[in-house]
Amino acid sequence: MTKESTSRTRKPKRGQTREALMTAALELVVKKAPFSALSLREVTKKAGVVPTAFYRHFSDMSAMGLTLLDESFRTLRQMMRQVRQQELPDERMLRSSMETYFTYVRNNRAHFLFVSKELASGTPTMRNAIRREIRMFTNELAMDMARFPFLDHVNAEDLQMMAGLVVNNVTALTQEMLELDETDETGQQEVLITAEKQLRLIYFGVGMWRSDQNRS
Amino acid sequence: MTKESTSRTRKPKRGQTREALMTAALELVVKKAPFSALSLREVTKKAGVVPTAFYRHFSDMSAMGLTLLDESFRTLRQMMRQVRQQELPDERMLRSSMETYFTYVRNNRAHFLFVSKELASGTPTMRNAIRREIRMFTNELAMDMARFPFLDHVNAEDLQMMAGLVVNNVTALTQEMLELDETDETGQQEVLITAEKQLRLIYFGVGMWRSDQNRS
DNA sequence: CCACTCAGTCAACAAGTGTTCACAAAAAAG
DNA sequence: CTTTTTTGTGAACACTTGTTGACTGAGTGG
Repeated sequence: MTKESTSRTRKPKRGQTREALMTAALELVVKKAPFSALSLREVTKKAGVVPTAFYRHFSDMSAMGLTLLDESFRTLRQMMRQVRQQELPDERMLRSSMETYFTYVRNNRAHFLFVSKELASGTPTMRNAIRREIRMFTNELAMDMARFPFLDHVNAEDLQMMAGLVVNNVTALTQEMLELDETDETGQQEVLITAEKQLRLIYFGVGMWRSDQNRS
Repeated sequence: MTKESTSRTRKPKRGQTREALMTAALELVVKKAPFSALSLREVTKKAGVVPTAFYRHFSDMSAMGLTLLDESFRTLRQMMRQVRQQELPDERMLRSSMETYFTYVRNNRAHFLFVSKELASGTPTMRNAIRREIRMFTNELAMDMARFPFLDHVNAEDLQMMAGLVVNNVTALTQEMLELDETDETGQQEVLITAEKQLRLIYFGVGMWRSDQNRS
């Protein structure tokens, strides 16, 4: 009965099918269901291509998932670079860091959404890949922090712990941001503000921390 | 190709089918896929019951999802009560609070996993229900904190912000915990330790906070 | 004991699924 | 130009999916 429910894109030019398939999948993830619940035919239909064409580019849906993940990681790393090159958390850097981060999230909604959903509901392979990536971010952040003189008295393990705290919180805020409607400016502003406050609070806590008095 | 992968339970006694269906679904969520990717037939097969029997108890898979969510919320609230009745964050309460919390997570793995996955990948209805519940937790925590004299100088909005910080972080740690193998004692211990440290750090930050000097 | 409701089964359906194979057209190579 | 490779098509398969309707037996109230 449903002859044409899902908006199908018109047929992509030859040689651009791969691209079309990937963006089709991303769109479906954004507005329909987690990747694991997508069907091959659904994706090809949305891409405006016959089911069998899929196999010219991916062996499998899960293969495509991994490719999508790579693509997302590239934008994540690009973001990380951009945030890092503004030198580091001096207290008033917090706001500008958060601002560039969240505009990044805004401009790459699909990728962040994909990663965020797969982190919770993907295959074990996917989840592990993502967690590895996040751990890398945490490590980099910890190393950045280590360069700051006022953190000399904090040992490596505790730096890791602190970086983890920051990353956990930013991750959560990102998901919160992604739940908002794209047009909800004030909502996004609120998230940004709390983000900044929370990081500042952490910053205060970090300043008070003495590793030698906080052994477990 | 997959001829028979899923282990089916034997037929439940009459009148216990509903229970059987729910636990079957939970098990599948734990070890196979997000709820949205489960099929009605799959669930009934695992429950050891014929597909049509499903309709005697739920109108729909998504109806079952909501029931499952209710059930999970009950255990979540029960946990919250138990954690709250040990009076509040004095610094050394942190450890014991975290301990009771995480043993709760351990003993109700399926429910926490279900909620955690649905929070990211469920239907909008589900996600909203869960976020509302989490917001309730945050509010309660903020109210508890408000009763502490050393937080008199913190206004309501900032209390909310602090509670949010704690909840965000505990949520993330919970997911980390759920990723660990059930038998990985040392891993779980590590998570517990960082959890305690992170909360203590937040505690320090809270102590330094002055609402009137941190307007946005 | 009868009647009746509740909780389960069985057979069937239309529709959607992944995957195959042989084919066509377009692009690249010679 | 002709040949070859790459990329997309069409028809067909075996199978799973949600949902239907008529049926059956167990448990309950009169």
